[in-house]
Amino acid sequence: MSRDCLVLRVAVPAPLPRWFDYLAPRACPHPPQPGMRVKVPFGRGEAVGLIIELAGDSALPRERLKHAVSLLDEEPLLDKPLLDLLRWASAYYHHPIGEVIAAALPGLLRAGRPANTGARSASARPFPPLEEEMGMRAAPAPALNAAQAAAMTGVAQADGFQVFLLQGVTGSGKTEVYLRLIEQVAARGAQALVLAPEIGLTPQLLARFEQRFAASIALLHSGLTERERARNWLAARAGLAPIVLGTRSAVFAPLKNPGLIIIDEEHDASFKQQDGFRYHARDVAIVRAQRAGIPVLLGSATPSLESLYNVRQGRYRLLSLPERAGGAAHPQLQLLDVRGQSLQGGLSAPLLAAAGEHLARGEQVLLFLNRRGYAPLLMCHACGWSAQCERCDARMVLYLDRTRALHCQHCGAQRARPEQCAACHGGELRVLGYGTERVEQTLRQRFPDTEVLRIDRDSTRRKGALGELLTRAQSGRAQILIGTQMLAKGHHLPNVTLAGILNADQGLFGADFRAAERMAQLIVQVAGRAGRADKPGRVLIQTHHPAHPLLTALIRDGYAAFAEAALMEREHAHLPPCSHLALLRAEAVNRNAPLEFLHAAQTAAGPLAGNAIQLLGPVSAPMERRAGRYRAQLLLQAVRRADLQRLLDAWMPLLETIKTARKVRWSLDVDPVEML
DNA sequence: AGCACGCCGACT
DNA sequence: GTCGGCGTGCTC
Repeated sequence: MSRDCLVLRVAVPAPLPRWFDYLAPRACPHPPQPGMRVKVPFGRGEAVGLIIELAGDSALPRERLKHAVSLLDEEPLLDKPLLDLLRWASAYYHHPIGEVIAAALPGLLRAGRPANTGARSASARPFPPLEEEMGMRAAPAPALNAAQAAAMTGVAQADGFQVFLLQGVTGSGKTEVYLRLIEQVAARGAQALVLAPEIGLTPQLLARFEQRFAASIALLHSGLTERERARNWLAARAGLAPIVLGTRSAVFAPLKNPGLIIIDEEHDASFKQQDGFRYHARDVAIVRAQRAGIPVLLGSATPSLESLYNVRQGRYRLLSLPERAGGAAHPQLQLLDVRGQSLQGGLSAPLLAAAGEHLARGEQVLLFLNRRGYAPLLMCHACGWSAQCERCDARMVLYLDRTRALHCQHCGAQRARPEQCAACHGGELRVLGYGTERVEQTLRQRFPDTEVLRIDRDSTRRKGALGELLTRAQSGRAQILIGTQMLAKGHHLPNVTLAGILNADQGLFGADFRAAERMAQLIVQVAGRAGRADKPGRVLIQTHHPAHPLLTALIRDGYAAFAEAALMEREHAHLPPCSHLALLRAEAVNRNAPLEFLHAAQTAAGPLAGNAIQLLGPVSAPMERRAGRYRAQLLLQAVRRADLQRLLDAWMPLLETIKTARKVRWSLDVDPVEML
């Protein structure tokens, strides 16, 4: 292939599902290679693209090809395995290659800044060799118990690719297993990639890692400056960082010598990107490990049904840590039947009494309610009118914060609390239902001498607010903590001995088929927060359905029994993990446009679907109008992943040709996690 | 996505 | 007579 017939296939950061061909730059000091960035003319301007392939010719006539302007790298920024992984992800999630690659690069490099940004200028040797650092370590690593040792040995002896599911309750010592495995990987000069949910990374896991390995960690999460992110990314790429610890997007971090991937809290939904390039970092990590021929360790107290199903199918190997390290007793779980009971601020008498007992002993109480604000409903007692959002099919929530206004939790709209009914102008407006603000108020009245901390998205909006609240909670003095599930994740609160779930029924009858799974995970995570060796914990769960089979399986026989029952339901309903889904969504200001588009899409899919694919819908979304846009969806279901992928491959190009596609915003979600 | 081109209403 | 609405087409 002669130099002047060299064609560069370039991924350009545009939402177009194809590459663009260019001739090599006229002045080109180095030979272009896949993985290098190039500045190219694109449209009217210029763009920074990435060479994904070299070719001898193009589907376009030579005269239509432009020369790239310049090569931005002397050597590939992404190596072949990572580039191949990104191309796989683009194909699997049916997302444009240019945007997939953009998602994998730090902002500064995406913008075309030189690849030595940070790395060379970092004088403070930012990543000293691990042995050196270990020599400096203050305390020796704690001894492993038998289950930890067996888990560690299992992974350490893996021959190439293998998926391990490490199931262990909170406090059973998962992190210590991670740390030991990372030490071994680093000791032989390889790198460990560790992913955690955003919220889990902030307080506790990070502290454990830094205590042990401080300077060897390349952190990659949204709290960093662009410069720090580029520096850490380049350190991972150069192999200088033995440990790469990050959130979702770190699954695409470059690794010179990958040795192990760990996904902590693998069941957490935040590993799935919910807009744009909708990848699942856990699933991508497994593909990456498979291609790299290395083991991958998924850790959770409450594994996803997907992972448990894979264990059952023999694809993953289960490692269990049954004990709470330090001998702490398992907390006692108990259902509170609230049918016909009078509730004070959403709290039943037994729960209030229990809270009083634990507070009197100087212990902390943790309460969960999955509803922010003061009250979810402001209703006219005379005519039944209630305050609705003007732009969403949703009721507005009354707040008693400084706004004292009605808020829409879906679009952010606010309006003043009306003086009188907007419909009949007569009746009395009643405040109905309970949110975290109202429960907080009730608790302050009921326990006037006890500090009450509310932890939800509203009380932690300000930067640093969550940290301050948690610091106060960790003081350990008698306190009540009331919050949404963000309170359940990863925070160490050793003096909590009572946890209460105010409304478990949302999880039993949620619109999303995963609602019960999430509720069970929340209950177990919460139970893990309660109690220590010397102070056994107690978990009280308020429900109107104390005989619900999933709930009783969980309470009586534990998470594994719940999962077994839930998997049976999924099997009967042909839902994941017993089938595979893709969700085509559309939204538009015009009410009919989304359904029109989806009907056309369904028609286009008909001849491709055969009987391997079920098309369900299209239907309006459960909350049809949000922020002034009407939404609808079409669900595709297949028993075999390959059948679904085959259909999507053929179908996606057709969707672009549908006339009504221009009138809507549409997107495809492969393996959707949130169905709403 | 941007950004142009291209034909039909209310204004300096 | 113009400024500007967003429909439609293109980006190697």
